[in-house]
Amino acid sequence: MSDLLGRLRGRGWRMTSQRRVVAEVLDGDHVHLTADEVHLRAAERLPEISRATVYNTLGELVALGEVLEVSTVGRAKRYDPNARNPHQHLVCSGCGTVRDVHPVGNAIGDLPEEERFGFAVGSVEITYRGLCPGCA
Amino acid sequence: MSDLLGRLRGRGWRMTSQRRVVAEVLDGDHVHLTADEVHLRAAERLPEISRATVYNTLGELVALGEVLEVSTVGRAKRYDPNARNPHQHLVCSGCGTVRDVHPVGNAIGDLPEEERFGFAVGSVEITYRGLCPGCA
DNA sequence: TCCTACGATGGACTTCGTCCAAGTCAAGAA
DNA sequence: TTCTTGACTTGGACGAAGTCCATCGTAGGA
Repeated sequence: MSDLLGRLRGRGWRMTSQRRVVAEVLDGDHVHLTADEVHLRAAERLPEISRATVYNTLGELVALGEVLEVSTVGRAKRYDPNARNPHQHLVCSGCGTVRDVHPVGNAIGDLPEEERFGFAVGSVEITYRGLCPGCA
Repeated sequence: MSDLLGRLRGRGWRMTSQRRVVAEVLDGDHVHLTADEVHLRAAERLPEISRATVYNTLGELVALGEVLEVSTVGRAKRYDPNARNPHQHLVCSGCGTVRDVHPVGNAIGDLPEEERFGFAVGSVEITYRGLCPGCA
């Protein structure tokens, strides 16, 4: 995710202060923010930024493959800036904390041919659930 | 899922016509309906049934472990009546079709101890994504 | 049959997200 | 540097999904 701004510029992105701020918010700590949280943090630096712009920018970052949408427990989508490093998620059933994890093994290979129903399987998302030390 | 009504009665569920109809809708074909679709189908048999009741009943069935919530691509939650048979999902990125699948292997075991961060990992959800024959 | 606590109702409300017309501005052209 | 233009932003309306709550109805035990 570092040098995100450079990569975006290289792809012909028109750089605006709004887009810069959204990208910088995501480039910070690697947490999994909701769109609303991104808006909140962006607004600390650029108070006039609108919700629509945050949604637009997040959508573009997802389309470019720079950010992943992860659907966790809550209602709101969360955005994962760690898209360049393949990983899965470990979610606490108590407090909702999300951690990036890297299981071994080959999950796609674990799906037998006769269970694929002719699909061209391209990716797999794995969510581990359990209780974190604090909630146990 | 068969004899769902019997099991619910055994658990002390107060049986009402609304709950019966919701359970019967889910007990039908094993598709993955949204709450709204459940309401629609329930209303065919019991036109006065309210949305709130459908949401309440689905929530109770999920709490009882008789039905699973699956979070797919779209915005609405989907309800999977096949909770008694452990399985994972294969989703078409084109049309959104969802199929139940049974991968081999031990996905929980694939998560190394040092990647668990002290969590007591209890379950794992796997979503395979790809294009179905129709969309390819 | 009667009672009563549990469940159903429907409408207001909240949350999350999208759409759109109008205004603004980044960046290339001159 | 200034001009131009089309891409970007804005904010408010809108829509979908889900929750809440006061009130009414009824399943099932006494």
